[in-house]
Amino acid sequence: MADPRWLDEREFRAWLGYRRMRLLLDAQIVRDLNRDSGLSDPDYDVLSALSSSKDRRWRLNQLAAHMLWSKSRLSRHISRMEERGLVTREECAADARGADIVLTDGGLRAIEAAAPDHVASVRRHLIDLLTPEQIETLGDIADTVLEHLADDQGDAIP
Amino acid sequence: MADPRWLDEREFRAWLGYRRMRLLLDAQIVRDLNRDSGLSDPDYDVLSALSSSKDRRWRLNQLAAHMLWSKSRLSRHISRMEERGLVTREECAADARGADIVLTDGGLRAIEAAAPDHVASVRRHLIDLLTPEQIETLGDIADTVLEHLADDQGDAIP
DNA sequence: AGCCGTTAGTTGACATGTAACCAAAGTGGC
DNA sequence: GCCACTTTGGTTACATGTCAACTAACGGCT
Repeated sequence: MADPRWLDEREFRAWLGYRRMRLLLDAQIVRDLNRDSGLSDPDYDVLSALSSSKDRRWRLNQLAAHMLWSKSRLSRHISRMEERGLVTREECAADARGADIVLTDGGLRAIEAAAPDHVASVRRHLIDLLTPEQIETLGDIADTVLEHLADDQGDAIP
Repeated sequence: MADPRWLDEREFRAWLGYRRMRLLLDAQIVRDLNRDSGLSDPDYDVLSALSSSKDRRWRLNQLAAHMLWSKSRLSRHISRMEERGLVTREECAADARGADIVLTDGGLRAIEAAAPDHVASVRRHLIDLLTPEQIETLGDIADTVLEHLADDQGDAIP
């Protein structure tokens, strides 16, 4: 920490660009999603994860781990989605503490209706603007960064 | 919108990776920043923008535009930072409605103390993990995406 | 069976972002 | 000069996320 090499021009461009992209791209895609489907970004993530499971059901615990969310965040968000009829909570047979989050028919309809527009939005604002090489590199970068973060966390609790 | 091409494997990997990176990388860098300097991510952004200006002063309006923040968000955040003595508000001579945001000595000290650790954190978790080619490509991707978004907005209000 | 540390999920207090509205001050056409 | 329109900055109401504390249930061990 004593002698920080400052970022050179290219490094700074990448970092600043990443931050601005995060700010504006995400905002745009969230806006599109909300306008087209009335869903928020977190809504979509939850519905997407649930609909990809076999029986449209997931333990809160597992779902949170899969989505990389805190249990607290997921619990609160599920409560909000429950009020809107997108999901329900059911008692878990195997573990009396547990809660199964279940996708309702309404929730399934919502995600199926939202998906095409959402994919189109992601294409329009990101994927279709990039060359195949850039797409590949973006995937590589994310994998590298995430792997490194996972290693860090592993070290922290040995 | 009618016929959405789904994302193929590579495209999906890039998109999912981007989302997860956004979630975890940002969280880690914010954690580091907070631990090392007691500043939040938005704090750092504001201080950084102010300290880069000539006279440590910026119209709220201009500053918001530069940072791509809403005026509302900036106004609220400035209030919080003002309470902690990092910045002050001054009346603007040229426009009685206006507010100049001024970096205090304490604010300058805070950003100068925080910068080395923050840069080190960005290097550790992102920049130093990537090849020069990947860094270049990340910058290219961000520029492409941001330019496209700017065009979109331009079209919206002709 | 009974105890103790761990785990699942929820909740209260709080930090921070957005959207809609407002008052005060500028600006331009007449 | 006067009136309509815009701009600036702030504020209120609300949505959403974090952290820490809490309850209840599980599970290994004796």
